Amino acid sequence: MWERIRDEVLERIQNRVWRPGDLIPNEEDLAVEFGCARATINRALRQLSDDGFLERKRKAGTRVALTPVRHARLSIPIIKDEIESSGANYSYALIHRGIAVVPTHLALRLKMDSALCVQALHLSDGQPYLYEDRWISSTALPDVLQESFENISANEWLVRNATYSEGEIAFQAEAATKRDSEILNVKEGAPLFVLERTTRGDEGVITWVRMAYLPGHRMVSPI
Amino acid sequence: MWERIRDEVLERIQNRVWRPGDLIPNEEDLAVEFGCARATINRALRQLSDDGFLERKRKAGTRVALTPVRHARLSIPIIKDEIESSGANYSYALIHRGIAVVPTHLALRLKMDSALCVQALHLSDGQPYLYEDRWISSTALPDVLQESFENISANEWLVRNATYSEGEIAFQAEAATKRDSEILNVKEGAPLFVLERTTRGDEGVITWVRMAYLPGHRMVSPI
DNA sequence: GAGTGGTCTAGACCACTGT
DNA sequence: CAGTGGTCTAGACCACTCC
Repeated sequence: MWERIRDEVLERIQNRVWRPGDLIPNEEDLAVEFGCARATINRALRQLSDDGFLERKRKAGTRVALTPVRHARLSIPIIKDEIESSGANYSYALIHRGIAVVPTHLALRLKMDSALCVQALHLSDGQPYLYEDRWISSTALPDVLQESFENISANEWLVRNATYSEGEIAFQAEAATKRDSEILNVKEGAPLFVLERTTRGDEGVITWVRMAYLPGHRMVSPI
Repeated sequence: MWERIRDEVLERIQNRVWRPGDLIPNEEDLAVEFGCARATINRALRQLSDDGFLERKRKAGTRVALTPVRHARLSIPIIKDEIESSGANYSYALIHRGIAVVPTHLALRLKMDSALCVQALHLSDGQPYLYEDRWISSTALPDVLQESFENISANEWLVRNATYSEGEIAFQAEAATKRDSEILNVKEGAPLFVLERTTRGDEGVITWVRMAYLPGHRMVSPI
């Protein structure tokens, strides 16, 4: 029912019955029109508001957004699923694991002097797919020092063992460094799609990761 | 009230009172615990489920997600706002406007033979910021041929005049072409963050756009 | 002050799905 | 079949904010 209402309202917006900036009828009137309770109308309109199609204010009423759809919901790759869903065979290779001093360009973000560095390559049908460079705080997660990461990816280990509270994710294009190029088997300077993710717990950064995709990778989302 | 419940449940997940994969109490029991109606519990849990923290199934109950937070909500840039929110001055320059045959690499996606091509540069404090290459279907939007796009960006015009229904957005890294490099004033081959967006109405593609950012651009989202 | 959306309640029925 | 979440209702009060 609320979905029917949501779709009907969306259609009116898309067919310009209600145009960007227009005020639409209030919940009570719509409830009468659709022959349902106000709560049901509220459910439908709240969804459309969350999705960016409507803007709602008390007393001022509900308006069609001037800039429809301002958000895209990107699914963050769980690499294994991402590769297997394309029908390919997933594998994982540990490249490096060791306690190290955090590079200066990261030190500010991480606010820790030394951490466990885990570097790994994710492969699709045996071909390089993604190079993961991860730093894990051994202060926040002392247990991490017991794990070899030879058979389990850092991602999976963290999901099972870490208590996180918030973080950020960033996307950008970077030229392949010498190391990137050797590991991913591409030319130095090739344009790489890079995802950086910082995860924090209650007491500061738990982990920071840079994931560099093979050139040509696209991250797609319906809108 | 429902926000208090949401936060409390989230805290229990983050403090591992309820661990990934665990079944949590059903709505009725939680309603008793929190001293509220079941609908209020439902509201809180539905939100957490939408956000990817919980997985809910009828009869099976509610479990803590094994892969917490699988989604990032990216705000799609309204270029003007994006630049002005950084405190810089926004300007816009039309580079090219004309009816043209759609390049073959686009023809499949667009399914139209000829279209209006609008190319423009968005500037931040007078410096190149983003190169926009857009194709607009003149079949779907005959009015577009009357617009010069000298004083209004295609983006803004489309928001006001187009009826869209759905689309996709894709992000990737690309090496700057010769044309990119001339317009953005960067080296040929520089890694560009590129956003492609296809927008469809009821009768096919309305517009396709490629937006190439200056090297170094980051798209960031809280998680 | 008054109109609007935001939320809560108590109760009900239904749809799905694990057993 | 039975337990769980999904939804709907009718009514209520409240918070915000425009006038």
